[in-house]
Amino acid sequence: MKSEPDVFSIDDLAKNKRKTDHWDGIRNYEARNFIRDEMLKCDLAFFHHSNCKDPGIVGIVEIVREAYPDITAFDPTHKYYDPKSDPKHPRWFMVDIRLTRKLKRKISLRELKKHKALRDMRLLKRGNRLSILPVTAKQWNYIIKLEDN
DNA sequence: GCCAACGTTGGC
DNA sequence: GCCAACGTTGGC
Repeated sequence: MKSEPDVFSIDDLAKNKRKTDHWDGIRNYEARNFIRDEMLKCDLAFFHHSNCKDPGIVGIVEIVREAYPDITAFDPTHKYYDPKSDPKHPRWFMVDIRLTRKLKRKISLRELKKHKALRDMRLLKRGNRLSILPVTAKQWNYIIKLEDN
């Protein structure tokens, strides 16, 4: 899960009550499908800082509530307002996440790219712009081990 | 249904 | 700040 640290960083999440927040503002169908269909309660995800000086994975979060309608899409005054999302048939969804822990160190995008084992990660593919991306179990375990390098 | 124009993302 | 990638929009 990607977030721009200038907008919402892992430290912002850590400061939240119960270290929990909802992940709103997803307005891309493929990312929406991941949120709606793939992210289940108790699943873990990497928290990734993007669009910053040194992008990379900075922490682990847990899905604590599965997909429910993204209410910011219904609010005309909200910057994520989407008139095409009908409350009766919501187009956009969000999940709640809770910070499990920050990584001991940031595992930068630059570092991830050096590992052949991670070659197929969506995050590392050229032109990728999705803010929610799948990680395989194999990739997950591999990355977790890098933390102690 | 095609596709040019346009806006956004995000690494560098 | 640049610019490639790419999703969306809208005229036809």
